[in-house]
Amino acid sequence: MPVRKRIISVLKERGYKLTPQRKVVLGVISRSRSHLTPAAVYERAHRQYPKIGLVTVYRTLELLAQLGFICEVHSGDNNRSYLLRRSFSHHHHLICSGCNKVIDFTECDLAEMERKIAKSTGFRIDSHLVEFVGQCSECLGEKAVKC
Amino acid sequence: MPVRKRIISVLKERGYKLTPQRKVVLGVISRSRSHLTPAAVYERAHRQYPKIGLVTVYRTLELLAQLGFICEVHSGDNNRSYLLRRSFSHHHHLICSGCNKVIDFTECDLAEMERKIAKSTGFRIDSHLVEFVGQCSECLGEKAVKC
DNA sequence: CTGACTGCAAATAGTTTGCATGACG
DNA sequence: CGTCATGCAAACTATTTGCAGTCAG
Repeated sequence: MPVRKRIISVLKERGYKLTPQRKVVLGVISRSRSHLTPAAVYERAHRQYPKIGLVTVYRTLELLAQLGFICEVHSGDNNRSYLLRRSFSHHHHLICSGCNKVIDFTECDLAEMERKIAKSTGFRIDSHLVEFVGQCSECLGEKAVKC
Repeated sequence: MPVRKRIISVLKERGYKLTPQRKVVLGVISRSRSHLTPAAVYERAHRQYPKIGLVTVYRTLELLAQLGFICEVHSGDNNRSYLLRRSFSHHHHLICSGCNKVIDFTECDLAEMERKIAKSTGFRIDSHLVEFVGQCSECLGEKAVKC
């Protein structure tokens, strides 16, 4: 089942109303391959459905995040931004500093490192976050042109 | 040489003026074991030196961050906050979700993982960020009392 | 002395809240 | 139909900027 349909059915199940606004926001988020700020989501949603307000975008993003369908991306600059969770399992992000594309990956060899650190600090470690930042193959290719 | 002295001497070297405001902010940051928001830095600095303004705190933090003496901590909630860099080498953070304490660690076994991901995605990976979140030993101990 | 630094106030940006109206189920 | 959701405007919070006065070197 495609992610978008899946989310819609869960919303129904839980008794949330399927308003056109929610559908539009969902469409925007699921169509984008990269993370979007609330303002960017609003801009795109508004193009498709001019009646929508920025506030509704905020509220819808909050709802989707709460339900775990989208997640916040830490992108250094102090802007909130959200990304659809395509895989519903544990995953991390690979971010291209050229075009801002974000790719998920699930591969993760941190268990050993986690154990060592827990041992030496006395922490109980509950979760971790890994982000790699670099340049995607397209941006590497374009470099000669851009600079 | 203690970190604080070291920073002061670098500031001098580079021709920055050593105003009391800068010294106070530096003192606050270097005394704190956890990350502080600009507002928190201001509050403490202001207690010590009431003449200081919030704007100056922002500007000083910006300067210190630019020079690499402090770094921003990603703490999920959308607040900027800064932490003194005690080790000047590559490092990551271990964050306690109970008391917000942040501990640096330098141990980092990501080379292999990085290589795999670069290979499968075609990215050139330039940097990475690792954060572990958990409970420190003190917070684990207090749990029974708190909850 | 003098340019870098500061503090104030005001501007800006991003986000949240209160409330009357509208529309999904 | 009733209730949840929306849109507007206004409130709020965090941060930045302009500018005149101040002070470290």
